Amino acid sequence: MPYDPSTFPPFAVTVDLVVLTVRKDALCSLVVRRGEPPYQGRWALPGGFVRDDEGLEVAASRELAEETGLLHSQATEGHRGGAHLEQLATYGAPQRDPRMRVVSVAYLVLAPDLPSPVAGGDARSARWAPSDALLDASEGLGRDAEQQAPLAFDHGQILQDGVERARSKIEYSSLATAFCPPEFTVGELRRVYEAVWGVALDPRNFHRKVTGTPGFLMPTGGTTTRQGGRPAQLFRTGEATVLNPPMLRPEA
Amino acid sequence: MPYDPSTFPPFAVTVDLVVLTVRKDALCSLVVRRGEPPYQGRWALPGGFVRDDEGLEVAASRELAEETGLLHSQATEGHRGGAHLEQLATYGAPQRDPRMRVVSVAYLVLAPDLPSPVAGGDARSARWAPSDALLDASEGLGRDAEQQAPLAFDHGQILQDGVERARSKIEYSSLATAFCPPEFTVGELRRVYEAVWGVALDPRNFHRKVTGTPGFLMPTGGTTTRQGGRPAQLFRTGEATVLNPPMLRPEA
DNA sequence: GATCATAGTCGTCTCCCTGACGATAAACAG
DNA sequence: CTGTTTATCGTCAGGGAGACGACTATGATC
Repeated sequence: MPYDPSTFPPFAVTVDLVVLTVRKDALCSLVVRRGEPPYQGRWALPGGFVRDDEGLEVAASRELAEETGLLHSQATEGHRGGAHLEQLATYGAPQRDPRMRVVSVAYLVLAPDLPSPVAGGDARSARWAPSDALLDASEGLGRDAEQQAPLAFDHGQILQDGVERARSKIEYSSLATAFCPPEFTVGELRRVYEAVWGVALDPRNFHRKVTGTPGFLMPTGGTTTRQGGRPAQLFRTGEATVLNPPMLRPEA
Repeated sequence: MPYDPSTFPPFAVTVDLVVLTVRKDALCSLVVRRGEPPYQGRWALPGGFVRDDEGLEVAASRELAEETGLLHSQATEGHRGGAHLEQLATYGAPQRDPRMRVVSVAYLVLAPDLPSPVAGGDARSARWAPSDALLDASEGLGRDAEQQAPLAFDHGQILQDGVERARSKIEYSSLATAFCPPEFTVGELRRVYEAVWGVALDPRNFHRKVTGTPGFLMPTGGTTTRQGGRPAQLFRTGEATVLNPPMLRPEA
């Protein structure tokens, strides 16, 4: 069967972004309000069409820059100097967009808490929203007053997959540092784990684990008291990308 | 920006399959010989176009049935009664197909060793080939005489990603049983791990681990001597899908 | 039929990691 | 100065994994 335009159906291909950050001890996702039908006025994940001369990851990176203003990823699978960006999964159910056949390649972005919350760019009305609130809305539809409307399209599912990916990936990789500023303390890193997993971790065991894993953290020599209490050592992300043995997530 | 056909470029969307099995203590992949240019005569992964009313996983399942004749997956994320099928990743570099812009959603299939090697269907010239030979060919280009030509398109990369996914996933899931017949022995399961990882495992520690993990293996009561030696107990896959703690892959 | 090779199964011992938790250190607020 | 907060060091018991020894039950070979 030759590749003749008449023998295959044309698809629109988009990228959608699950952009996660930790703000005020909560895992938050970037969402934008839709200005047009369908799902007009509802929250959705940022995203857009892939251009015809553009790779998928390049498109994701471009959309990220457009939506967040400043962020951008770097090289392959990297997160230094920007946010971490990786492909999440692809969604292509025939009726996921009522207008036409769209296949969407979702990307997962892990970003440090941005000083300027979603400033700049063509971001119409973008905001950070706690991930669990968005997911609750997409599951149990409207239980109490504070309930939000679920995300547009199948974005609730995409967000859920992205959050789950992030939760599992920080277990066995050093990716949690992507949520931290360039220099951070052990306590700040622990609060990232606690926010993403939604559990409390023992500060002493956590400290032993992360400082005892070779290549995970590199001391910078400096200290800070920005969290109050006794001054804490500052660290940078080390060379290690995988954590072996992994950080164990309490079952609960 | 409305979804107007004139505002977005049309893409062809295909599914490609990384079909893995264990044959004669080696991890093998299903490859088909290309009958047309480009890459005419070269080996490639099986795959084809997604139809315009068809979901991605449905398309993958259909292609699998067409290529292998008998296999088919079942329900969501299931592998009982057939092969395990899961989405792997999506590849969409602008020039990956010289004829046109194609985005390919790759699926990973784990199948037991089929009695009829790739019989039936429209499978022109399909065969099982050891995965490491295919990957060697795609990396170090033509070193010695036995060298094969690398896979067509970016299928070498896709295969590599699929193999790596399989290798890591049997660590923390019961997926290795997807390579086994419905009833199997602990030794057969161990040989699966050894083939996929390319390492030797201690039979005694392996036995303790798999029989000690609740829900991993269900004894059927029967025994077999098909491997020679002392009769071994037969097991079926249990309810557990995740292995916690995981099966540790020797570092080496 | 005795012997051997092959696989399977049960135990033991030690090391390391983890979870639980006590204790100390260094900042700030009153 | 005292209490509060956060960081950091130490100790101890339990569980899992690697390294192996020992025994069992088949088929193959002489």
